[in-house]
Amino acid sequence: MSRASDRAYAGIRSMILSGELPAGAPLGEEALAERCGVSRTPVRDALRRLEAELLVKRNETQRSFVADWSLGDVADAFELRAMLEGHAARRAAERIDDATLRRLRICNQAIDAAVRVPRPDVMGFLEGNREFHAIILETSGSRRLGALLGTLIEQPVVWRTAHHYGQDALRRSHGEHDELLSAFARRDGAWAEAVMAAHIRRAFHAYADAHQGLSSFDMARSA
Amino acid sequence: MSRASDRAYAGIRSMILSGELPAGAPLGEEALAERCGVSRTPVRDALRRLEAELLVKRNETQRSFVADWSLGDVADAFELRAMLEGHAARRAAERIDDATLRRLRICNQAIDAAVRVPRPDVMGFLEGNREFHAIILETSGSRRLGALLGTLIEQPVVWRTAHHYGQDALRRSHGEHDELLSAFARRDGAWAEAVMAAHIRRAFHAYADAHQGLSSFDMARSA
DNA sequence: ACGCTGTCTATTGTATACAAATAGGTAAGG
DNA sequence: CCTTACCTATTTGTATACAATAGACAGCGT
Repeated sequence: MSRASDRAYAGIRSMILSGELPAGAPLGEEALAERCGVSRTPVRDALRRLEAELLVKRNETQRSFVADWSLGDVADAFELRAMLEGHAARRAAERIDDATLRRLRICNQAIDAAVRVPRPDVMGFLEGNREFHAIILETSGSRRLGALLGTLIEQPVVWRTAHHYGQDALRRSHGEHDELLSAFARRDGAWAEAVMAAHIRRAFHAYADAHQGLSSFDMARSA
Repeated sequence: MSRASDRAYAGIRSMILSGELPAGAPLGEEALAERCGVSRTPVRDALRRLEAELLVKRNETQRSFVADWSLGDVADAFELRAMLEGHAARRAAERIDDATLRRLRICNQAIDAAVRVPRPDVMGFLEGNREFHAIILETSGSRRLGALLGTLIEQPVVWRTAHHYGQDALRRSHGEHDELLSAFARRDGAWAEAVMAAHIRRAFHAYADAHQGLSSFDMARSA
């Protein structure tokens, strides 16, 4: 997309992710256009994209609002992500070549470096983590899987709260990536799928603990 | 969406599904606007929606074309659909109430009526089939799952060729629905998931047979 | 003859004006 | 006092005009 449309998309998206626009807030096209410094046309475009990502919902009369993500919605998204990304890991393990395996190792070393220091570099961790999962998704070789997961990875709440993770949680994440690498090295698809599913599901419970203080929250039932 | 936007969407979509616009054909906004009798604005809207459904692809310079679906792409979509819709069936089996079970039974009776006659009513079968799967999806209680599957169910090629199914294939489909109903009645999620996955995967092979004459096509490898 | 560059055309992006539809409030009637 | 109907103000949908950009072709220079 070109400049104005991108500005509108990025602007609205960051307003939602930062919490500047709280859940349920009305999203009038005119107002957003003014705030982003563009006209309504690119704003409408951006709202459609954000609606597809479920960051924005529209009521029956076509008015837009910031979507509210209940804990059940988050659990729902995580469960689907565990299934789909597990599937991606299986396929990746069955197709991966040595060069890609090396790329993943290097990527996970960068993550290690970011979390091993006394004050973990959370942004570095997030970026490394994103790249790690992106490589796996690419290696899985399913364009459609990529499209589906695209709507699940960018979760408003997760972003806002990654900084609350303790160093132990970040290092555990790194360790799980290591086990995934072992599964890839053996080309064991079932192993890779299981590790990835566990990785995602653990991430959900870390999120649930940090946010709602529900240590024994039932992921499946809540969705 | 309102009238003009819907007309553009429905118009372009049917031109693609019917084959009037073949794979790879360029989709100029101006030309489509004229053919649909609306202005470019709703056409742009419709193209965005169709792009999200992967019926339309855009090149790096933002020009739109009819997406081409190789057999591998179709296999890819079916595999994901088998996984996601299997998941939906499992959840539905664990949550279904007696009233919904009755609705599904009635729906499948309608399908039976459509395919039991000498000259099967294919449109009636498709409509009943669509409703049957929609009820299960709704019963699964995951809005996100619905959103993800939405982009997978409307496959251009499948639509064009449902009429080639023989009566035996249609009746087998009805029989699989019956087995699904048994699993639902027992609230056996694992059974429901397995039956649904088999149902979808068989449908893919029926498609592959009818279209490419590949009776032993490898669904997993081709994607 | 080949390649480069500039211009010209076709197509998409953006802005704005106007039409249609909806929500919210107010006033009238029960 | 509550309900309902209507009116107005706000919001979204559509059309059109204009700007920016990419692609093609031709002319020029080497």
